[in-house]
Amino acid sequence: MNDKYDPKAIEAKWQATWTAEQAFHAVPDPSRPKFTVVEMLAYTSGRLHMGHVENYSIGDALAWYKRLRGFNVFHPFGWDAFGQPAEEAAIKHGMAPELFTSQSIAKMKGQLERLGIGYDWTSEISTCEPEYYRWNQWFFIEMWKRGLIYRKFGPLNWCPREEIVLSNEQAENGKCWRCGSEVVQKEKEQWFARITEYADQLLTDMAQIDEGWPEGILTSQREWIGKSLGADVTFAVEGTDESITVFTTRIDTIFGVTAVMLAPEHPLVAGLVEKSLDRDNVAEFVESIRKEKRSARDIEQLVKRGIATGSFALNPFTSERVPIWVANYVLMEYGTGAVMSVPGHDERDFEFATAFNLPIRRVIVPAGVDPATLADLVDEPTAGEGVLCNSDEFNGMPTAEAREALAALAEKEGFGIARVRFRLRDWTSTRQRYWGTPVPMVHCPTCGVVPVPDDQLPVVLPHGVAITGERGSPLDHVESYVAVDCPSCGEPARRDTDTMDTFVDSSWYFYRYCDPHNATKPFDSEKIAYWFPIDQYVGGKEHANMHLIYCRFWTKFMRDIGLVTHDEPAKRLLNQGMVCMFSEEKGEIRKMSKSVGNVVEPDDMFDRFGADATRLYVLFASPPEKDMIWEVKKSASGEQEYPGIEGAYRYIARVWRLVARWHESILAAGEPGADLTEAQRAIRRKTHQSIRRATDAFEDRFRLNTVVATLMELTNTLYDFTEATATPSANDRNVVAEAISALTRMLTPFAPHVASELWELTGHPGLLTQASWPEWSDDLAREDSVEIPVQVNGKLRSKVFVAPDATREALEAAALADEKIVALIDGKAIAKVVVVPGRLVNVVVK
RNA sequence: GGCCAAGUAGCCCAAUGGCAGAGGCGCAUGCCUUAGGAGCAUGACAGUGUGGGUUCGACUCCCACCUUGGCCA
Repeated sequence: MNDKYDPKAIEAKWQATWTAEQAFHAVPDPSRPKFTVVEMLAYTSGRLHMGHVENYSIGDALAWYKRLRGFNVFHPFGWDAFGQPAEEAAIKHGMAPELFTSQSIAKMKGQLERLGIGYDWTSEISTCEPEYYRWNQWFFIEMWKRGLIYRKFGPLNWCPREEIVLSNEQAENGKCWRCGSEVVQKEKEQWFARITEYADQLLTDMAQIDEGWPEGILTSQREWIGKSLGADVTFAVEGTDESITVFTTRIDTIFGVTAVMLAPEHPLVAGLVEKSLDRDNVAEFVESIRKEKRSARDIEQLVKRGIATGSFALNPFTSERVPIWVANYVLMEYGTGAVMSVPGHDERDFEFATAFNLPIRRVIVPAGVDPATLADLVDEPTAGEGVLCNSDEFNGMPTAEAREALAALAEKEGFGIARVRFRLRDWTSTRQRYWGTPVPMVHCPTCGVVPVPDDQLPVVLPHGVAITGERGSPLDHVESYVAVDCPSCGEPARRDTDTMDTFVDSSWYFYRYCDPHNATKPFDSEKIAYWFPIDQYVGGKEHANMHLIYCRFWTKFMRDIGLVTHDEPAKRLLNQGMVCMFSEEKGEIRKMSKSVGNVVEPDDMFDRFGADATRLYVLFASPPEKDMIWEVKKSASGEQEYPGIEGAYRYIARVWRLVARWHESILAAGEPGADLTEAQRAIRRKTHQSIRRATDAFEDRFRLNTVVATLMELTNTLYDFTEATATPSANDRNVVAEAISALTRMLTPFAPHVASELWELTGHPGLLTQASWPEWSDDLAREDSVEIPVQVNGKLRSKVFVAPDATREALEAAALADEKIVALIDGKAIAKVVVVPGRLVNVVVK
């Protein structure tokens, strides 16, 4: 065996072998435990960066580990192939989106293969293929049939100059990202998915996954869904038959209402404006705030503006007249589009009332405040709990109790009702763009909205379409696509020209892996039954509130139509951290991104250090869920150097030389005998301790960086032993062979190519996919004696050597017999002796 | 402003209430070497962001604050 480590040759050899042997092809086998590990599918943006490398290396490490542990592992991959990068390439370079996408996939797949990730490529999917998106269309229609897809006017960002719809990112700071024009809010009829129908389930089913998902993600989702318990209260509009219903979570402050605030889009606004004595001004003002870009996101920062309509509403509890205003901080999308203004106890109302001189009335005495000083609290609202005041017969009642009592009263009197509302909005599930799944709907002047019949699916996205980025959606201008006969009445009709949000594509893709070419349904339920739910899902935390909610929603829908039998798609979720690197442009460490010029591409790493070193390094550099700093250094000649990854390379080369040194011995080795020397026993002990630690790190907390450290430690120990061993005895060979056998297998999840090569060289024919993870023996791992710290009053004072399983009594006796301790406690009263067997003794004296 | 992470040696990170150091990077020294930017060995450097609290004992748990990052507003 050559003692020069040559990653290029080894990696090429094993990648070819794995492909030829279909080493990672998974077939359901009910007699074996299964493990499904899925990394989030890749957005086809051109090429991989180190963030991808980390993501897939984590997934593959787990896949290898579970495979070695005897699980039937399913590890598939796919492409999130629709979306903006391809469309932008078309606009900027005139490149056809399908060409850009297929080139991206070819490039990225090549990189993944060079990285040696063990995917079952037979299950590969690409979301831009008609055979895939046909089922998006099918789902869309199934949801539509059940009222879960519907059309509604909704606001969107509109560039008046280019006549196109902009995403939020493209409309940053209110300017079009391309031409700089002022972005306006436009109302357009759009397709929505009624995810709010599942809001409660999305919350309650968290109980099924809270063991396996990061708490932070679930908290974030809980807040995103934003369930609030409150009440609707109806205010009559004075002098009319009309009324305004407000939603409030603080009905206990109803006696503090000093105005009613309407969103500019509220249906009563037009009528109130008409009646206004200052009609033109009010109308103009309402129109101006209607055009503002307003979303829940912007409300807090917004300069609050409003105008009185001149009409009044009547507080149903008090019959008090309060003015009706239209204000920009009320959203039509949330609640009823109307709120009661309680400036004494709400920040936003307070800010508004202060600016517009509305009265501020205190109706709650905050806990710990003397009611006599309440009038002094003029500078700030108090939103917390307390006791009611200035509230007639409810004075003195605690706020929580008052909410129930007042809601009950309102319900009894017929002017209110307790309500649960969610912050979660329905999902705007289509876009006015080209590169996406066509909406399979036809608009017929006679029949209205008609779905394309199943036997005419898929509606295929036409190719060769001019994509200029101007004048609406590209599909609007493709007459051959738009003009169609109504599937219902046969008369001329028009196709819908929207395409689906790419989050639709990614909401159910993992199921398709099990049945990627099924032409009659999204997938065969029996085929997914074995592999699903996913055992471990791996991806970035930026998807906390979008993808990870949408895919949970989609699974629940699929359950309701009988496609799956579980409630949640993934039992466990791992959010890997971001890869960060020093950016020369910014002069600081930032998330790796093209825009700040700190991207490192893996190809350079593969060429210089090999895929194994690259993988080992990204897994060693930091724990998986933590952000990682990519170390860089400029060499004297100005070349980029990567000290960390060089270290990983050196480590692998070190293992290689170690095996080369013992190669002949290993091939001649047998089981370690019973008559071992102390040094030989130490090697076995270290080997078995290392196996135990590595296994624990995989099982308990998935601390891959510490597994690598454990392997390095074992390697160092073997070097020491090698140094000290001039001519190996039979048992020297045997214990080293055992250690290297374990080391090779434990190295597999991190550096599968070199591990495979070493495994073969050390006399194991066949693939590591057929091997098993090493087992440890507690007996062999046990130390002969351990050093136990002895403290006096919590301070380290001495150490004693005892057997590792020394009893409590024996430990205490040994500690109290130690001469340093005897001297320290001389003449003092021993209050207590704390003994932690195997760990320490603490003598507490007075 | 809210939520979530994270602050340990020059740097990346270990330490699951029990001796602050496992591993790596970098640095220094020695050996080996025609040479060293390879290899092998040895070594130095922190008391854990700050202030309280709980405990026999706190990097670890609790409270407050500071800094950084992320997500959301």
